[in-house]
Amino acid sequence: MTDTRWLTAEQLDAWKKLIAVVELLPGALETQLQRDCGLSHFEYFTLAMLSEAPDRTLRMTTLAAHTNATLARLSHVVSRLEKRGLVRREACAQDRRATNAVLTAQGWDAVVAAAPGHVATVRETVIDPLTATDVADLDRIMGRVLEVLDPAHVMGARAATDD
Amino acid sequence: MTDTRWLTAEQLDAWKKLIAVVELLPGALETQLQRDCGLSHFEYFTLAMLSEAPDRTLRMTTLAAHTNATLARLSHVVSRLEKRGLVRREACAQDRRATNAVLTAQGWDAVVAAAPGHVATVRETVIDPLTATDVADLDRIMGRVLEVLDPAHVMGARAATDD
DNA sequence: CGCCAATAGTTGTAGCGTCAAGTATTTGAT
DNA sequence: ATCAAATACTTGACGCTACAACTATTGGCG
Repeated sequence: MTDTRWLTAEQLDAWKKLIAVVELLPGALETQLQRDCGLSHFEYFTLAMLSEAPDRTLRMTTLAAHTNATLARLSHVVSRLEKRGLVRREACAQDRRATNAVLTAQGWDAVVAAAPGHVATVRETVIDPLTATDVADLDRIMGRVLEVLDPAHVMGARAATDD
Repeated sequence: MTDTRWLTAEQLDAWKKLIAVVELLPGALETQLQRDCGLSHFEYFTLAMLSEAPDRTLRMTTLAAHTNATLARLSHVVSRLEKRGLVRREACAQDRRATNAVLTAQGWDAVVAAAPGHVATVRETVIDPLTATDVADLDRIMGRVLEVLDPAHVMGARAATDD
């Protein structure tokens, strides 16, 4: 603890920029989705994960893993989405402890309606300012970071192709 | 709106990884700082910005810009930090509408104590898994994204050298 | 000068996430 | 077969952030 390995100037520059993006990007996505669709980014992400799942159905625990949420958080969010008619809860036949979250037709429509604006925002803020080389580099670098943050590759598994 | 430009497979892969990092990284930083120092990442960042400022003092509005916070949020946070003796409020002589936030000696000690563990976490999760080339690429890519998200380069201005 | 808009900040409220506690069910060990 | 531990969620309370409303200055403009 006494001899800290500080960051070099180059590492510090890169780190500061990354942390700025990490702070600013969620807000940018949030603002657009909230304004145009009345959805938080997490709600959209949840619906998107369900939309890609077989039968548009996932067990709460699996959905929680894919969205990197605690079960408690997901339970609250699903309750709200349920009240809005976008998701439905179903008892799981195989394991009666479990609950399945199912995307309703209305929920599907909401994802389909939200996707184009969301993708446009993603393009504007991240993809379009980058060259093809940048995108490849970004993929490689984020992959390395994720080896540490999410070694099991659980987050965003089967992510929506339209995200 | 009708003809959406979807993402290519390569763009989608990179995007999914970036969004995973954006979701997971704050939690990783938060957990370590909360556990070892009883500080949220935002509180740490706020103290770090003050620690780098002339006289360890910044006007609320300036500090809000550097930390990418609304004034309302910052006001609440500073109130809490004030109660803990880490920050002090001072009236601004030049402009009596304004309030200066000043880092106390105790606040300085808290930043100094928190920094090594925080840097270690940054290294473990981001820097050490990357090569020198990766770091340079990361810097370039995040720089391009920030041109969109923060064109005025306001966020993290004068960021702590020990962050 | 006097007034009005803009700026700087605070405070209250409501919504979302975390944590702790509680229920129901299943698994596994004896 | 039985009972304890683990699993799968749900719920309630508390803390933090965004939003809106409010006060106090300051800066312009006529």
